[in-house]
Amino acid sequence: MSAIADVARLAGVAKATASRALSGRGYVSEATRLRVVAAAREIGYVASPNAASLVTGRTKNVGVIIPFISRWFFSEVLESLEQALLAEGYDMTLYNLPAASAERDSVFEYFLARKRFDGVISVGVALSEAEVDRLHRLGRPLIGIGGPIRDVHTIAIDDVATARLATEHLLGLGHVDVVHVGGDPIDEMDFRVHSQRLSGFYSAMRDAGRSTDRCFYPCEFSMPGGYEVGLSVLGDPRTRPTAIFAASDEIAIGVIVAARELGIQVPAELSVIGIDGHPYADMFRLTTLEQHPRRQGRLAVSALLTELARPTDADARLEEDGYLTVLPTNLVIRSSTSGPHRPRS
Amino acid sequence: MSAIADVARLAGVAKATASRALSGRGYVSEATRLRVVAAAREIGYVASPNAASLVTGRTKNVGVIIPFISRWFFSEVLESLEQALLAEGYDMTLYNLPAASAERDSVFEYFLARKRFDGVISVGVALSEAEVDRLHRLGRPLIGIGGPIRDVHTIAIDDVATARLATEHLLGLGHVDVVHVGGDPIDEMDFRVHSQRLSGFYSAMRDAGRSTDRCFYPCEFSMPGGYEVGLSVLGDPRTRPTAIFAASDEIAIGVIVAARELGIQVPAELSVIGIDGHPYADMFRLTTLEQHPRRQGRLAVSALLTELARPTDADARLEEDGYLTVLPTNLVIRSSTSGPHRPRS
DNA sequence: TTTTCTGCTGGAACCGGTTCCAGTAACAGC
DNA sequence: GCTGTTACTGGAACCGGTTCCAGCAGAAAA
Repeated sequence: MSAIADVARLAGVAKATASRALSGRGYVSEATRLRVVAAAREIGYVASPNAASLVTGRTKNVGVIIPFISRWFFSEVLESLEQALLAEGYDMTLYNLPAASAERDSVFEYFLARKRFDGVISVGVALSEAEVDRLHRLGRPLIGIGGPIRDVHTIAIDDVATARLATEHLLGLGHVDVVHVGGDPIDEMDFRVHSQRLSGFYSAMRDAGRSTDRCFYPCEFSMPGGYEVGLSVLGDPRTRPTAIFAASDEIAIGVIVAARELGIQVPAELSVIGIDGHPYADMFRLTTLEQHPRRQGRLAVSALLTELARPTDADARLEEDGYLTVLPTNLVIRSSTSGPHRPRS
Repeated sequence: MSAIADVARLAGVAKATASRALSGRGYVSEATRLRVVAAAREIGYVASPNAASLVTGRTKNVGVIIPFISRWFFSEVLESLEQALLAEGYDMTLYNLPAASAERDSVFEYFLARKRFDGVISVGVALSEAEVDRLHRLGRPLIGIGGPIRDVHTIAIDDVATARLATEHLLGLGHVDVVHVGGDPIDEMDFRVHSQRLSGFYSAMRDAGRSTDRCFYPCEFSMPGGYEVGLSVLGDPRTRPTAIFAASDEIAIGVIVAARELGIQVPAELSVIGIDGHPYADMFRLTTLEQHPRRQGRLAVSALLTELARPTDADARLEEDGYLTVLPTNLVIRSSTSGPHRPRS
């Protein structure tokens, strides 16, 4: 293919001058710049990023590690990351990390270890201490979404506070039998989301003077998961709660579908609230606390760019590293929640 | 960082020997190989893929262009692509291409034009002639999923035949008023999927001697899209069909949700069939034709690797290029379809 | 014994850019 | 007039690998 030497020859200048003309760094007279650009266009020259990054150390490439692609939150984040990075001229290399496995190790030991990235964005991955260390040792900026990760600037919502808000919404409507359906805290894959939302729920209940006995039902973090638990929790009319706080909109929708199948009126007989702001929420008239994954993605990219722009002054970095950007969630009230129509006992 | 020269020095050999020892190409005695490997491990040497690809021309990186990330089919394909590529030691660089736009042009003109990829996989993107040309001019293997793309090996299901199968299933059950709810063929973004499924539906109807008047309702290709159209199509009891073939499982589920809200029994009063094999299908007892996106992804990767392994003999390539791998779909019957319980007229 | 082959190694060129440094010309200030 | 600065350009080194080529043993073939 055509290299910059060909461009230089055609334009009648030295390689160095051609490089300056095309990259825009250093002195080049306007006349020669135009000549070089014309020559480049004429032979269809495209720069080799490999060669450039070999000497500059910059790759214009960002690595993204993410545990799921198909789940709503993650795919939204991913889309926004890709858009934001592309707009800044960065490529995005994607690593879909499942739970601890040989592949996972190979990503950390082999793929991430090579000097291919200017920075890394970690989305909602529960990282082991060793993995965090390894990432830090890369010496490249690292931004987290949904953290926190040790010594890493992380973008996240406050899961505890959000869960508390959701619970308080139900309690404020006058519900007594409030139940939480969410991910199992034992399943560490989902970061601390499960346990944090659970603890937000518990603390809101305790603050309201409610018992926290037998009011948490773990389920798979998906619509079928919510559906299944919904069927069993709502199955017995005598023990049926009047309100359910679901850890995600998908779970909430699964619960609503189960309720409808059982002939339970929502919200007359059962109030349901979720967290997410899922596009299906409107269709199921689901009251929810919206988090905004795309905004989180955009913020992560701009945080990364800020770190990249910062001159590599190791001391300043260590000092300022490890802070947290907490994003607000907002309550969107639809008609899946109301006061308890037929309060029992 | 440590370079291969450091390894060579430590092992007491030349750079060339160290390179051979670590890459496994060319003659190296077992004794020196071990010494080099030990030295590399000692100083934590990791090869720079940039430097290597600069001279070999191989980047061990594959570009993937895809129009959506959050839609089920696409996210499944993406996950399987990532896994398969990773297993083969390839990085995956992701481009999420929306409809025609400036960003889209920049991907083709700037990002893809650089020599960063060994190959490109295009997933369900409707490419313009100019874009196909540009990809071909890269001189790198190109594999499509959900094509066909001109002169490109493509993995796909037969959308026409699959739609025909779905329609025939409903007709075979004795349904007379069969309706198709699917994507608008005018919306070109989704490749030819919309129009192909529609034409498969039409041809099955015609073959069965049915009229094709007013039996297609375009909708957004999503669950809310199906829900909305479902409400309006099913709203009037006098014109209500007894069976609906939805172009995707998400649309089908939207229709089912609408039917349930309207108090219409499925399948007693309404049969619904979809296409996909979506994980929600089971929960809604949806009869569907499963396509297997993960298998499509895996096949695309192995096809790409085959092309990469092939010695670059331009003639042989041109000759063999442009064939199609058609994957079967399989009918999974659940309880959203049955014979018409109360046939009208 | 001489020649050929095989296994192994090192030196050097090379991939395609960027950047440092030296050098020149023009122009300002003294 | 001389010196200092500024704008611009070219030569060469360099990034970190891979690969070609030559050289050199020792073993096998003639």
